[in-house]
Amino acid sequence: MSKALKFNFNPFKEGLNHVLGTLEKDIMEVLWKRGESSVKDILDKFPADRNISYSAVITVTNRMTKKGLLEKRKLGKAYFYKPIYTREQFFEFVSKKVVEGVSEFSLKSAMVHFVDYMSQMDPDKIEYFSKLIESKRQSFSKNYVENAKKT
Amino acid sequence: MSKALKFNFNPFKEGLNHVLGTLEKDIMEVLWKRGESSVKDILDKFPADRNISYSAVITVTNRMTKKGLLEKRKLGKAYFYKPIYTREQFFEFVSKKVVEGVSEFSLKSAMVHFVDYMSQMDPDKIEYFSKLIESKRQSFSKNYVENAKKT
DNA sequence: TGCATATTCTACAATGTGTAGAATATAATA
DNA sequence: TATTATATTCTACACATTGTAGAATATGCA
Repeated sequence: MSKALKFNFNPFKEGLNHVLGTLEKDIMEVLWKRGESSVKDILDKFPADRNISYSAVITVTNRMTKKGLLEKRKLGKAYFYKPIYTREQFFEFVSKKVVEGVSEFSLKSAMVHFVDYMSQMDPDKIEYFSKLIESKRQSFSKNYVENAKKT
Repeated sequence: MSKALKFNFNPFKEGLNHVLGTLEKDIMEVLWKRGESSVKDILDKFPADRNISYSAVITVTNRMTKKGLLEKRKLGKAYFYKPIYTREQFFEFVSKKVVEGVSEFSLKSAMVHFVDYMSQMDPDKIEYFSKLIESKRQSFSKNYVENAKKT
């Protein structure tokens, strides 16, 4: 059994390190690449200069299992771990929670800074984004009309 | 001197507790309401059933000063603390960093969930948001034309 | 049965937050 | 100036998270 995944988001780091510690991240990366793996498998995939003990990895994979990031099962002699979320699902899940959180925190600021970010970093995306919004607006109008009929 | 403010964002809490601990939050609320205050002032504003020691509050205000949340200065006998950011500035700052962070983390997911959130929680805001985007788009086209002229 | 390998237990470090007692400093006043 | 009331600093403990690993124990296969 594992609890629902909880996490903190650190705005001042990058990529997966927004959410995961360094070792946690390295482990997830291996598991997403290789699929279900034993601790030995994981260690083998670490770069040679990454001096980390077997038991350090076990401790962390077990913590991650408790946290709801991994599942483990015994296969032959050793335990094998695999991610509960695919890489894509994980990014989705984290993004969703953070976006919901920051929207609850301050929707207006979030909107403004979101648009700002896009316009500075990725202007092309604004097109995609307006379309996304346009389609939402239309589905609202539709619902609005339908609800009006029911009344 | 204080370092630039760093923080973690906890998506699973609410309001200021996304970013601040319980005592930290209570202290900020008092300071934003009363303005520059001594530890005694702060304690006086806590509800009677909030049993917290003088030194607990001092410790935390000093940590917050070190973190870049407060400024302190001696006025007469005691130190007085005041927020470096107004309440509005603080919400702005946090939202900006979190939005930038989650956009860097996964722009596409962020976009989708952002629009989803708005449509479910605050459909009216979509209008405001489209306008925000529309104005950004126009300033781009404008820049685009102007840059084209220069070339 | 014994060896190689894996797991568990325990523990320490660092960071962040809540908490507070004891010792010390300081200002105001008698 | 000496005393007193008040404020600060120092230190320390608790809990949570993450990185880290040694020692003891369990397990499966030859």
